[in-house]
Amino acid sequence: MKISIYEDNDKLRELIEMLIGSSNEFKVVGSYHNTHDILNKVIQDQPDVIIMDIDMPEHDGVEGVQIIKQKFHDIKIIMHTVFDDDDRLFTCLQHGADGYILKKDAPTLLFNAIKEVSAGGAPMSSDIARRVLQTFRKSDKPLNDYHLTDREKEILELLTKGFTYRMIGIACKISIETVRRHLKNIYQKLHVQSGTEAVAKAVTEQLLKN
Amino acid sequence: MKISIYEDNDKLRELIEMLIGSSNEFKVVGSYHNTHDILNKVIQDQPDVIIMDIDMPEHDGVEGVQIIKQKFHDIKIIMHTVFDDDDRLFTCLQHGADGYILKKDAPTLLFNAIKEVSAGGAPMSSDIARRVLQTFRKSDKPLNDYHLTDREKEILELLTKGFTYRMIGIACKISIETVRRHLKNIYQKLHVQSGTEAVAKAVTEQLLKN
DNA sequence: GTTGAAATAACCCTTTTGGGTCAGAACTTC
DNA sequence: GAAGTTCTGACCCAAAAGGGTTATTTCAAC
Repeated sequence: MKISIYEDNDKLRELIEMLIGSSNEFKVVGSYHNTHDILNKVIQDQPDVIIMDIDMPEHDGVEGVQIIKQKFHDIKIIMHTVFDDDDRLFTCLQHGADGYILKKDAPTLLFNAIKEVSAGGAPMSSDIARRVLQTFRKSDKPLNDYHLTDREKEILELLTKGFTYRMIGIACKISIETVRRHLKNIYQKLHVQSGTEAVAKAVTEQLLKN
Repeated sequence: MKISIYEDNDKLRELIEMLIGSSNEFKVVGSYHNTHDILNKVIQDQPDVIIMDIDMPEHDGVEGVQIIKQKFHDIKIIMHTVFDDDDRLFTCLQHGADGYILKKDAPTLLFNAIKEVSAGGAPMSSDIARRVLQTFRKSDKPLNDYHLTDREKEILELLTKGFTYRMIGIACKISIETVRRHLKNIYQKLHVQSGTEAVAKAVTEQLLKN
């Protein structure tokens, strides 16, 4: 299994090289201090797994992930970094990083991570995993509550589907006048003056889930 | 450290009890075959960590997570399940499950997971981790492209902010007639018949980023 | 058993919207 | 310079939307 390394700290890079080279399963085929010209380097080295630092001068790891994952989807990339920046974490994940190991973790974790990614897993430091799970949790916090009644939510939902007042009336088996009445109340509660505004608010603030 | 277990398969539950009981760090304080009346059970047992199956008759694990995490945010919950259902996976994570271990994994993984959650980590089977990371990746794929021009996107964006045609005209320094013209084109391209529909489509399909 | 909230419905009215059609100006591309 | 796209603007017209007012019914709560 061929590994290449991108890490600007020379000492650390050599350490990783040694660690990985010590195994007879892995072979280091490339080792660089930034992601400059990474595409050609990867084409030349043909690694199976890339270990990538984020913080590097000039061409950083975020760039690297982006470029490689766009062209070579099946080369696995493990981010290896100190952890101080949520934004870059999620940018990397978005662009398809396969694993995320912190530098403060034991070196054996990095070693195991290589095996895991090549087996199709997604090794993460527990700190990272927690951070990732938190993004899911966030979404169920109760944002805002405009005290819409069930009926009002129902009608607002149909409005977001592009129904006209008349269609809503038919769908709910009530007169169009009642639909208008409900929507008037809804607009008041949401502090909006039009259907489009109400829809925008409903969708972005997720007013319609339950 | 006090552990309680919810698992409908009696054999498996006993196995887990034994596994955990064999350690002198952990103590099983409760063991049940569904989540019926879980709130009182938890109040009585006062566990630090709960191991929770998802598939249980009558009162399942999804319910359990919901109820417990609502009241006792700091009791850690590890989901322990066969894996066949993305929906329930994400529902559990959303409600605050702290770890997610598959039954097919080695029992030692479950054992380690207990230590990890109590240390604030988020242990996951690699299958689960991969599934979770995939949800991030998904979001950057180019959904749909309706070939809106820059101007059209600009105007659609103002519409989603609840601007009327007139307000858009003023904001863009063009006549209201031109606004109407643009919106007619936009509606055609999006295959919608109204502003509300267009807004809903724009927001849910993220047509306005970039 | 009355108070109150929610849902239902009707009337008024003006403004806004959405569809049709037509057309000139500005700009790039070939 | 011809062709194509984009942005601009206009007119007509019917339908829809949005705001105001008033009122009945239902149903749970106190």
